[in-house]
This record gives sequence, C-alpha cells and structure tokens, in this order.
Amino acid sequence: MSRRIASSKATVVSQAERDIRARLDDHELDFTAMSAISNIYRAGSAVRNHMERSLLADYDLSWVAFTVLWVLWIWGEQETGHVASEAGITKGTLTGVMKTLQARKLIKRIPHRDDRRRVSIGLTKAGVRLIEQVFPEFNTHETLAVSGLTMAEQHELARLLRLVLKQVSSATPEEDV
Amino acid sequence: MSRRIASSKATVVSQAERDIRARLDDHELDFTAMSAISNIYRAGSAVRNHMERSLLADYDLSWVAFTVLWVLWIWGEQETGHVASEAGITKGTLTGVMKTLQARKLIKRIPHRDDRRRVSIGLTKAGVRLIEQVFPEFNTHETLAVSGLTMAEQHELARLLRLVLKQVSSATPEEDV
DNA sequence: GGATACTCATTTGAGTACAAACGATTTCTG
DNA sequence: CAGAAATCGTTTGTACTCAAATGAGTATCC
Repeated sequence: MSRRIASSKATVVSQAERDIRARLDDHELDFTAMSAISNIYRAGSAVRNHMERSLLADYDLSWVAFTVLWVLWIWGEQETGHVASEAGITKGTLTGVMKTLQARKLIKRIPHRDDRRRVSIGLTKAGVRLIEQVFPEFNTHETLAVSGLTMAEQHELARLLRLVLKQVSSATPEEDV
Repeated sequence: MSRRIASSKATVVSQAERDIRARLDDHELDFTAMSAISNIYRAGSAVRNHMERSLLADYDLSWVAFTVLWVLWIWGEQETGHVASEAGITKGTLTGVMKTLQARKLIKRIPHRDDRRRVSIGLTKAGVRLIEQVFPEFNTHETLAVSGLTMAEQHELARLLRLVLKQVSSATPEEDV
C-alpha cells in the first residue's frame, strides 16, 4: 500500500484558501486558477488514498496493481508498453508491478509470436475472478465519492476535467512511451 | 524527480470512455461516477507531472519538496507534524524530505523552546529567494492549465472538487496525523 | 516522586516511481 | 547481406512513500 491524502479536513479548505490569498495579495497571482488546480490535485490524492485504504488494502492490491488488472480486464491481453501507457506509469515501473502480480498468479506473460523483444500480458483466471470481485466495489466507492453532486454536476465535472487534461497534456513534453 | 502522467492523449479520452462502457455494459455500474472520478485522478496526475517536468525539474525540486517550501512560505515557521499534514504526507516522509531540503540549505530547524520532542522548520533566506522565484512561474502554469475554461467554469470546477473532497475525506479513515 | 501512559520526531523495511543506461532483437540502408 | 539505427523490456540508481517500530521527552496518577 502507499501514498497519503492531500490532507486538510475539507471543511476548512475554504478558510485555508482565504488565508493563502491574504498572504499573497501583493503578488500578482491568478487565484482562481490556483484554487481550481490545487483542488484537482487534492481531490485526486484523496480519491487514490481513499480507495487504497478503504478497499484495495482488503485485497492486498496497490493502486497501480489494481489499475493494471483493470486495464487488462477492459482491453484484454496487451503488450507491456501499451499497458504501461494506459496505466499511467513508465515501462520500468510496470516491470516491477508485473513481478508482483505474476508471483500472485494474477497475470501471465505471453511471448510475441515472432518478435522476441515484445511481451504481452493478460489476466489469469484468478486475475479475472479478482478484478470481477473488486471492480464493482470500487465503482460503489466512486458513486459515494460524487454523491454530493447532482447528475448534471457530475457530468459537468468530468467535462471540465477533460478540458484541463487536454490542455495540460498538450503542454507537457512526452518523455517516454 | 518522480511520478508520471495518467497517460492518454486527452483527445482520445472520450473514445476510451466509450470503449470501457461498451465492454462493461452488462454489469450494473455507475458510469457517470466512474467518468468523473477517473478524470479527477487523471487530471491530478497530469498536473503534478506537468509541473515536475516543465518547471520544478529546472530548479531540481520534487513536487513534495516544492509543496513543503510553499507551506512554509505561506504559513511561516511550523512544527513538523503540521507541515506534514498540510503537505499531504506523513511525518516519516517529511523527515526524509527535510533532510534533502536542509542539505540544500533551503530550510532550517528551530527547536521548541521548552518541549524538546518538538521541532519547527522554517525557510532560510535562500529558501525564501527560491520559492519567490518559483511560485509565480508555477502560478503561470496553473493559469495555462485552466485556460480552456471560462472564469465561471474555473470557479465551478473548484466548487465541485471541494464537494468531492469533503465526501471522500469524511469517508476515509484517518490513519496518521 | 516514581512508575506508567502518552506524544512527539525519527528510523526501519518494503514497495512504488522515475529517468537513464543497458542488452537483446529487429529493421533499415547502402 | 553486413553494419547502423531503432525498438523493445529490463536493470540501475535515486528519491519518495507508507505503516510500524523506536527512542527521546513530557504528563499523569497514585
């Protein structure tokens, strides 16, 4: 398991934001952007943290391990490079995660038929059983997490985040992959 | 440096979401929540990744190191436990980060006047110089990140995220701190 | 006032994560 | 077809990260 919450009782976030503003008022800063972005990061960390502690720990899965299983469940057998990219990790990190998952017999390696550099991975039957048990619970937690929002707000939130994501990833130099 | 983007050219996210939906349609799942939550996490990772690569790497600062400097800048000298909480890391992690920052003479330790268990930390002059140089740039990137949204949308995004954050953190067992 | 319980930061041990270097293959090119 | 370039997954080195154990110091309670 790993990673911790971006702290802060949410009930005091607004006060904290006001405090920050008060201290930085003489610099020329974009407080609206600051507030939106920092809340994105905080909420993202809180979600990951919550899932790890409240759900994934019960199955002895890290966030990344869960993500890899999920990717393989949705898209089936995939080459490692593609899995890494989908899971949002580097190839090097995936190698380590694969080691763990393979030791637990949740995934299996499938050598490429005629290019021996390449390796695909896929779920074993045990892997399928596990993700089919875990994911519905995961989704229940997701539902709970957005339960304070109306349906329209949930859609709006996803839409706005996609816009940010688009902007950020187009501005970030692609290193690997 | 560390951590990587939650992958995916944002331009194909919507298509990916449709693919997922197609594959899971027979399970009874809350796709709206799933979409909102996964976009929160993806956007959060993308933001962190972007800042690390496009800005913080130039100053040889990790995300967490930057966050600690920022906390000390905003709130002044603080006890370590409080700094850890604000920065969203455990006290144990902070100890390591402090070691790095102290080696670079960006922060200094301040022993508590009459309780020798406690330690406060604060910025050195070099630390203040650094954060005062970096943060305005950081904020510029934040502005860029939300440049696809209207002002009203930026406020709405922050508001919706605060609601999610509130829900999630009230549902997550507090371990440390 | 002396043992006991508590409260801090730190250390420990294992796992995650990245970039960069590496080695094994395959593909390209002359 | 042989050497160079490109493309894979893996390894390496460093940093971050957590939970749990530890150790130093303080407070409580009889």
